[in-house]
Amino acid sequence: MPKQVDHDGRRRQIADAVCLLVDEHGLEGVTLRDVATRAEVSMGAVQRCFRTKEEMLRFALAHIGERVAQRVRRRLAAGPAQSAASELGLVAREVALLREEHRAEARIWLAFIAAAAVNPGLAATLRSSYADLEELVVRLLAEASGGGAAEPTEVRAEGAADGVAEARAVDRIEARTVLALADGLTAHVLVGHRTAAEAEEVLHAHLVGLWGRR
Amino acid sequence: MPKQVDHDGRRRQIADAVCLLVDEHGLEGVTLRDVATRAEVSMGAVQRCFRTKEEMLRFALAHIGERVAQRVRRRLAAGPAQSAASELGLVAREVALLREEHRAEARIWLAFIAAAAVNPGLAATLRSSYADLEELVVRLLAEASGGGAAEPTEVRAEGAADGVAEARAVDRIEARTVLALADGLTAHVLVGHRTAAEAEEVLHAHLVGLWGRR
DNA sequence: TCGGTTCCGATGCGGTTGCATCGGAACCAT
DNA sequence: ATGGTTCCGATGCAACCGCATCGGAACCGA
Repeated sequence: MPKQVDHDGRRRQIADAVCLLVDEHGLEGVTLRDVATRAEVSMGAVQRCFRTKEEMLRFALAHIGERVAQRVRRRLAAGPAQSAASELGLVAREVALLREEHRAEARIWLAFIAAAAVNPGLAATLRSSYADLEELVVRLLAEASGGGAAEPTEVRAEGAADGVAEARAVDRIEARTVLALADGLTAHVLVGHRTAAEAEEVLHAHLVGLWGRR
Repeated sequence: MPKQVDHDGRRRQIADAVCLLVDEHGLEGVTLRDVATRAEVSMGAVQRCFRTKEEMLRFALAHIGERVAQRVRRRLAAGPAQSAASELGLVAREVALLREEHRAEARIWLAFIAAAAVNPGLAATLRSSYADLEELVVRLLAEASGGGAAEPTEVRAEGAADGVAEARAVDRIEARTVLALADGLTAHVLVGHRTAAEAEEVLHAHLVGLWGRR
């Protein structure tokens, strides 16, 4: 068992470098050489960790997706005392990546979304991240609508058709609305069509309307 | 006055080729050579029409932005009889580019948005398209909320602070919500996280809620 | 110590890129 | 015709791309 290296750790290190470059110059500005330089490894090391560039990008996408999701989960774990209502607000704000310190993540996310539109491989990776996020928001809405926090894992049953399942369909639509709205606002902020404050205002207004309707 | 060429026409012709390529392979898949081939002109002609590749992309972006906006305007001009409420629905659906035949435009639009996030020049071009669209939707909402169709051009006054101006601030927020939601849904559909039908459902539900609240 | 295995840095290669260049075709007023 | 302009197609170029290759450094069990 000769020279051993923390491959997974190095992969993450390289993925971070990829994210940095994507943030600065977009996905087109990512070259193996630049990635190697930013990650402070040689090109050979990069090529050892990832068989091809596409594989590297895919890993980087999953990497940052996990980073965002984890921040959302941490946010939820931190303040479970408040109402589910205000929690959704926090989560939405977290997903929308409106705060200045998350602007980089937002740019990266958007770049990958656009790439995924013409790259099935990236699209598949992206979808799994989205699915996680949606499930999380649906659960939050379901709890808010009365179900309580009991058995939070068995939400995926789609077949059962009673009053509760009906309510959950509404929850799902509203979850999808919030997530799409968040993504749209993020994009608008990134291109400078909307300021972060304006976006926050729009998001807030939507959430207020949402709770008022219930 | 020697050999004269319809420069503007050729520019549009080239822009169409750019859009085709962006739709197929994303913005990175756009090379001067391929553009020339698709536009059925020589590379020299492309280089004569646009000093640089960036200039060409900018023109193409404005080109397709205008194409979408024009379709929206045409949609409005076609059916002015219906209520402003249902008209907004039509416009939103038009902007969201959910229908299969507009999927290409959606991909192109998304690609440019992502590029604009790291390219100030494209961002500026994109913003003007967005501003037009937003003004249009705001006007539609203002008409729906009671002002009627009178003097549809003087909507941009921001200073006046009376009851009417207040109502218009709400309209503006709702317009921004609808537009961001449409863009977010478009992105979700393009990456396959959402089907077009689901997106349509979400959009419809939002609009219904919007009118119910008034 | 040493043999075997894993890792990596350097280098090379074929292909592609955006852009510059330029000779000549196309055209019109004269 | 012809001269002056405008246009364009072909070609060249330097840079860069992703990827393959490979000799040797690094390392560990025996």
